[in-house]
Amino acid sequence: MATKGKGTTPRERYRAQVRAEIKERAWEQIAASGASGLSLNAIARQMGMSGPALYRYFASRDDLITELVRDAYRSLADTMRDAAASGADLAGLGHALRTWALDDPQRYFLVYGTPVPGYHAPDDITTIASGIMAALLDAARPAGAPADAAADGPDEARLEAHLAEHREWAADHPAAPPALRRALSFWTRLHGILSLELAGHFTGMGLDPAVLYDTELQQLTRRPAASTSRP
Amino acid sequence: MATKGKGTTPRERYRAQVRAEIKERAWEQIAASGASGLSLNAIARQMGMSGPALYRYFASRDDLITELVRDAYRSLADTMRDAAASGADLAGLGHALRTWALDDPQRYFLVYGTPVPGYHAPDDITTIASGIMAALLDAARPAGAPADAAADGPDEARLEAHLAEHREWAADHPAAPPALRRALSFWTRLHGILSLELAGHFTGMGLDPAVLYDTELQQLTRRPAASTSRP
DNA sequence: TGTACATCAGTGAACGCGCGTTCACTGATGTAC
DNA sequence: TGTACATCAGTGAACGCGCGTTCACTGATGTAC
Repeated sequence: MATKGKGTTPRERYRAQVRAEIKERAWEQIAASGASGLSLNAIARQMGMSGPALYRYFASRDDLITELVRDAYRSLADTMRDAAASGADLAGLGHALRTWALDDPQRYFLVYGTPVPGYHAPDDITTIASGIMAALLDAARPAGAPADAAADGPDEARLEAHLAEHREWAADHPAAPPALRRALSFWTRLHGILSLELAGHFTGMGLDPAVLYDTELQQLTRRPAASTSRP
Repeated sequence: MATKGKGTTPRERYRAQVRAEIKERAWEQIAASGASGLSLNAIARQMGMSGPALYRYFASRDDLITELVRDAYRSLADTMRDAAASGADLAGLGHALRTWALDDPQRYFLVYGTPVPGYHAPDDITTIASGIMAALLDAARPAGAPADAAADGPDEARLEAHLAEHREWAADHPAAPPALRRALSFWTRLHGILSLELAGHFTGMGLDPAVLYDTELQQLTRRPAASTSRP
């Protein structure tokens, strides 16, 4: 197209293209039979190449999977960051999250699904993950009243105290404990519904996950009941 | 021990014993390398038997896995039923759930983790699953005030209306919509925290999952704020 | 109590399979003069 | 523009492996008379 490709030789472009196609096929395979069923030979076959050819592009099967995991994290982080950047509030982020998850359940599971015992993600993934929380915290900041945790009960106060002490995950973020708390609830509660939905635990129950999700989201983004409507 | 074993021949007892040991080793393997790494041959090796011997006890690898899944569901259903039967309230069930989950994370994931695309659980597992919900509904019934959903906002009312219409999952259970709603929130919110905790998403964040869980649980089991402490 | 027969747990060899990965190679593409 | 050389994508054969599963069999345990 019109992109200059400054500094990219034809060979480099070709490499990038093939790498991309390998990943595409990999995602298709994961969608079809899960991450544990991913096979380099099968991908090569599908691309009309011989198995060993893939070793020009990925050092090993584990390498490929790690890169897919990284891409999955990155894709979520981008989605959240973009939504936050374009002015979305927590509700907007909630919808973005669900859309992202439904868009490719196996990608969701690569991030939030059953961990493989023994596998440890490389450090840069942790960094990307904290980018997700940062976007969340951005959106959680502007919340109605400053609110008084103590008024919401001792448990509320206890959690906010805990959050005030343990804020490594929000390291360089200037969010106050109530915002940390909102972001955290947002995260855990929406994942509760999402993961059950994507794992199929609502099918057969006759419930509409979208209704559950919307209700949860609305409740999460309502200003604290104390400061409004109660005479 | 003192159990009579009425009608069980020595051979039957032996069979049951070996079957049980096979399952034990299977759980060990799953704990070590995940469900997808389960190998009949490896189990046999570990038991000092030849591979084909296992086919006296399980028709196939899939058969064994299905039985492990069934056992996992049953074990959770029993845990919840027992807790409910011994008078536990929702808070009690919540703690029972977490204990059960932490006791063997891979067992938890076999029930609530990433589903294998294409695999469909046999019908009786669905039945067991609805037993879990039944125990939950039992405990969710005796809740403070009858409460007025409309007072909690339109979203609240909408969800309860949805639940009133879609109660297949609570088929023969005499719980009113507010109880259905409590049970459902309980279920989705606690799983949100649990699944993130067990997948390791709190490590590195520096948060104590137990504190999060307790707070969520306390908030879930508090009587609706409207009917108390608010003047 | 003893003998004849049936049941059934476990073995060992074998089949076919697909996997990840290595290696020495061919042939096309790009680079330097 | 043409030739000599380097780079590098892709091939095909091969290695070793472990898997699930079948089959014909041995030998021990239980049952019937």
